[in-house]
Amino acid sequence: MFQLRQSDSRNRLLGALAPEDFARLAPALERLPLHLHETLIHAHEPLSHAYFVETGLVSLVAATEGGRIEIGLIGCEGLAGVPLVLGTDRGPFLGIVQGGGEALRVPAGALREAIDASPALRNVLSRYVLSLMIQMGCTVYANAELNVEARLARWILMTHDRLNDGAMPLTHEFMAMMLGVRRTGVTAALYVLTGAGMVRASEGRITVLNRDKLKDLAGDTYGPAEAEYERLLAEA
Amino acid sequence: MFQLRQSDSRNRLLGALAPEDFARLAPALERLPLHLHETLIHAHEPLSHAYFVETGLVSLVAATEGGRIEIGLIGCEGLAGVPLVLGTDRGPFLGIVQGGGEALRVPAGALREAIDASPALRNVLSRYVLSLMIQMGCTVYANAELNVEARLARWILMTHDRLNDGAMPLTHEFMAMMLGVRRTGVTAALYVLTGAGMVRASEGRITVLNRDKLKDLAGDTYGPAEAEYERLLAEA
DNA sequence: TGATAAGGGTACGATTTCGGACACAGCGAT
DNA sequence: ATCGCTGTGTCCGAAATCGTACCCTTATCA
Repeated sequence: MFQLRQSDSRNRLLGALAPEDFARLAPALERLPLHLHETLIHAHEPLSHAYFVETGLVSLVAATEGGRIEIGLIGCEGLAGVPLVLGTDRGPFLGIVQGGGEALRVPAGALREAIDASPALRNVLSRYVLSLMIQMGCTVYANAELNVEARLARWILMTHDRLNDGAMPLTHEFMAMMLGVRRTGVTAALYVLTGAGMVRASEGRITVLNRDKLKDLAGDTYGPAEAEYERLLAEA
Repeated sequence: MFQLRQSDSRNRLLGALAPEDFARLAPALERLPLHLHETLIHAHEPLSHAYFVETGLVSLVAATEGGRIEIGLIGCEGLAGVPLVLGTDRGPFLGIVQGGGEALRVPAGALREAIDASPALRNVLSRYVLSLMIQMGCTVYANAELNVEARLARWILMTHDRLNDGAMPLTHEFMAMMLGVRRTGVTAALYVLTGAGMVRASEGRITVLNRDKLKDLAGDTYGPAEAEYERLLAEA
């Protein structure tokens, strides 16, 4: 069994850590695959691990009898298991794998010890939490004020950031659930985005063609969370 | 100049602190009035203080050219200035006083030192941040799935928790802005809530008559954040 | 006392989104 | 070849919400 090196990780948070902080976590990190539609984080159950996402996508989801809505999106820039950073071991939301990939997981106890031991590590993770809060705040705004097209544009941008992949495997059905709209609403909105040259859509795949136009459509709901995240990395 | 005692504060977070943690903050705490419509926290500007709310209401607001939407509500249970808890001095949202009252403010530097010095204090404030995140997550859900009536019911419940006052001074215009709907939409929704015996509304005042019915209407969007908060206090 | 502003009630057509149904194409399995 | 599933496109009436305008009441204050 060998020690994971910092350069072996594609997670941007782990990459931003001071070498000594990475070394603190490294012995406890374990690489594991993220399977599509796997529920990584269960509501109201103790979290055994936090997950530094390497590749793929994890959705933070609020679930009720009435339906499921995505409230947060986590990719290689982030960490699933925020309650562990904030001093408790459970939360009311789900973490569901929406795009297959890999993660490095760390046991709850080891993460807690490392956070308590290192102010710098605490700072990086806390500020990631802040960027996630900002993302959620922008989603609140988007859900209240934006039409389906603009919300979809924002969501595609956010997903694109996290997959930086040409053709993203996204079905209308899936996007409809994430945004809390009808599937046919997504079909219609996507038709508009396609016609405007923003994306290309075919057989369960979305290809981003023009990020600037998508940003124009999403307005101020895309940007603040990303800016805060970059500021975090720049200062870390 | 005398030292503030823990029993002098009506803020529930301050009340939940261990005496030594309160003592750590007390010398830096300064009582000040919250004036209606005052902007306590400005977007993208360094926060000089964090505010433990004693009485009154502070709204966390996302503002764009397109409008303003409330993304979080803070009262005597909480703290305005969350970025300071998370290791930075600014954020993209506004904090606006929506109900006059008082707060105990603490300078950013003093708060940071106290947090770094005390894991227990850190824990209380971090978990408050989590409850605020949960509140925001529920708001995302509510804005995506609930109609105006249910959203209004939820918002009245949350406000009532924080003012525990019979007659809350809330205009239709104001509630409309907070929820991101038309004023007449609030008028109509309020008419329904009144007809169902949930509230009484008159001349800029809302009186809660039946919390259970309001909870039924709000569904699962009211409760999770409050439960997490109570769990925090119980364990602190 | 009268003017003015703020809060609230009502109405109307326009627009968005909903909820559901149906059709069709591609694809894998039997 | 055929069945059945998934993903997609299209259509319809119904409902919610929007945007706007107008009017009334009440409170405040000169």
